[in-house]
Amino acid sequence: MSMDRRSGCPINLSLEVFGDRWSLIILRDMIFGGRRHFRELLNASMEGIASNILADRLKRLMQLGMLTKADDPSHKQKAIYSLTEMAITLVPILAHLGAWGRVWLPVSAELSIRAELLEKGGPPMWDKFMDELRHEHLGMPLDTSAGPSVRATLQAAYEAVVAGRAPGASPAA
Amino acid sequence: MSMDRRSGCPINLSLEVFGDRWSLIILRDMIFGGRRHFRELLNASMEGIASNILADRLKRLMQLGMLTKADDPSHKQKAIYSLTEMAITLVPILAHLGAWGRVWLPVSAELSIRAELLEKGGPPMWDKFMDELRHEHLGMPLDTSAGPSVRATLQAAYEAVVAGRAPGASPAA
DNA sequence: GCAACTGATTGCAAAACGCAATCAGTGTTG
DNA sequence: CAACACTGATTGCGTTTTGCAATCAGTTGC
Repeated sequence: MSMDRRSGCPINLSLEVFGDRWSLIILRDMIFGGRRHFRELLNASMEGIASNILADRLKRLMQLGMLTKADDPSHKQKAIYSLTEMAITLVPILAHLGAWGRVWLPVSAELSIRAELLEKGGPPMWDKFMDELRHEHLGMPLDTSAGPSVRATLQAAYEAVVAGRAPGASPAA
Repeated sequence: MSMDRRSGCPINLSLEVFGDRWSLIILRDMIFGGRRHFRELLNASMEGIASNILADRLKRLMQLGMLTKADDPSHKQKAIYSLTEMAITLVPILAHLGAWGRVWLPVSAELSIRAELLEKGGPPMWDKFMDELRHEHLGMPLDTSAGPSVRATLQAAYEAVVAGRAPGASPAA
């Protein structure tokens, strides 16, 4: 977890940033799940992260420049975590990772529908998603606001699979 | 390091395969460095992996189906490790990872030239590289053998940067 | 005041890691 | 045949990281 700087190899340095069991899970929940608060990340974590690990990783990701923290006006002790551009540009990597996992690993249907759609959408969909994230987390203007958001599309597909059958089809047997 | 199967999420499952500090480094050295033997991986490891960790990871990657082991005819105790198709298809992910690291992390010029070329080459170059790896590791025929191998191209560029200046330029100050 | 909730922190056991030493079997040399 | 280096590991041991439960002080609503 320390900043070894074992070598200047890009792959090695990338691994030193999120080459652990939790950092990328947290970023995944923020990116695809839209989670911004400590409790959201803690309780909604499908894999069950411990609070001390979450606190440590959030601190570390902030030091690395992947996240920023801001006060929530509604609650003086509440903090809102935001993705930086550095983290937002991980979207293509996450898309590839999801696509690879979907092919080679025993993924569940409900949880892989998002990866499937993201893979089919390709770079145009990733770009649209990154623009939406820049809007949410960095306050950038959302110029090409065509149709529903990528996250909403992915979420709807996920819920369709959970509820019944294939996305788009009627939820009947 | 265990096979938790924390969740069926593709990203989580991918992380459980190579979400540690060494697995992807080993695969990187095999893919880009062409290393096939235990000692090659041990001694040429830029980051200095320990022998017990290397032995453990090789065993684990074999169990996961990323590597296979075969006897080396030249030495009864020597083993040759081969990438499986599952590992070869990591090339696009490694390319993206290298590209991301090159933008956001303090990479060294020598070690990032490969990532730069691989990024510029894009999917066509990745496909060619994967075909070459399938030839080396799986014995598949190499149909489109046009020009020097991708690994040789990357290696030449690396050595050009180490020797002097930019790749393609004369190695003079 | 009191309970629920906020983002953490602490203590402790278990697991993983890093390093050096070591292993048995193999090939090479003299 | 003896000495030696090399093969892919394994073992012991101390350090670090992780997982889990309990706990913390400050904030909010009642």
